[in-house]
Amino acid sequence: MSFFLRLTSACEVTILVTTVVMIVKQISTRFSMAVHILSLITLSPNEVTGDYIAGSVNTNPVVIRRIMGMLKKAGLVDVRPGVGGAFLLKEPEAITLLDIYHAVNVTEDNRLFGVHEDSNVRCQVGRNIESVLQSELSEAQSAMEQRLAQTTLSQLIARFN
Amino acid sequence: MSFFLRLTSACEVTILVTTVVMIVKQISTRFSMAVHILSLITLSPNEVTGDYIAGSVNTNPVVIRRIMGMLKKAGLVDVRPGVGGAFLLKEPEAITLLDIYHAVNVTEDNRLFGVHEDSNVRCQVGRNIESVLQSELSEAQSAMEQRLAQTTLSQLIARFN
DNA sequence: TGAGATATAACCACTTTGGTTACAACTAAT
DNA sequence: ATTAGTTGTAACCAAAGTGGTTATATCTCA
Repeated sequence: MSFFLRLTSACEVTILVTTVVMIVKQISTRFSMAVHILSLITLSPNEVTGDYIAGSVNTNPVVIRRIMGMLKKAGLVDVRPGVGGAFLLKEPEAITLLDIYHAVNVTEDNRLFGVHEDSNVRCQVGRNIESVLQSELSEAQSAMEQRLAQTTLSQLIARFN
Repeated sequence: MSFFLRLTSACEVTILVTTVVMIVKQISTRFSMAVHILSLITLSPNEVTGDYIAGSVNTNPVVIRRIMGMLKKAGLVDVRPGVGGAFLLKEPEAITLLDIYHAVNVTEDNRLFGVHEDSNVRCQVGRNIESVLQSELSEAQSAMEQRLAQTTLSQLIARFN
């Protein structure tokens, strides 16, 4: 992408670049890994390191650190660089699956369903489909998220054998 | 991204560059396009061709044909090769958004959430996380799908202006 | 200062997606 | 029968996300 600007006087330029990408066959396993990570932190008597967590999740430590960074940014955990170890910033009774879902999915637009745009407005369907369908799909998304919000980290852990 | 600035005379220039990049991961627009296609077929007095639909959706006809093939395989429509035109195989009152959602196969193995596998079984969390989380996520997926099942094609169309 | 940990950049192979071109097969009208 | 218009696919493409990997810088405590 390139811009050619010729300025003849003092001015102020605002460039807004919006990129929207839509790809999801399945919601990323980052979510389930994040739940795994938080479960470990909750259950361990000592603070756990990224390498230890990687051993339990069975993946590369960098993958764990990437997710830990998101959980940290979301205010769910604090991680100590250098000495190592992480701890919860909220009680496991106060952390829901929805909190974790939001932490790792980084959906600024917070929309599960992609809806095609630029339909032909000269057609009745094209004029209406986007808004009508979007409101309907938002309801479906809400139903899913409300179900996630009903389960807390502590409730999940309580079901472990 | 690159900027090329050519100044024709000495002048003071203030440039404010605001870059907003939104990356949104969403369920494929195949789903919304499929709803668009079925709406057109329902509303049109004559049978509509793929090219006509492509004009309303504002995309390439092959994209439409691909989705029509999925709807055909799901038993929702019949398409006449050669002469062209498609018609519903079920009444629009009997087609729900969930039917269309399933027809276009937007999720893998009918599971919305991906869950990491091969966790370390020697760890309590690793032993339990997959089954416990999977059952919880199935509930959330179900909540979403049940909401989609509540809306029929005819109800959606009734909201068009 | 050294050991061990986190943070991050860079790169990789793989996959889905939406779009596109090309071409074969089909149907009805002429 | 020929022809025009349509559907059905195959093949290819660029863009983007994902999970993994290596390498390096930074941080903390003993």
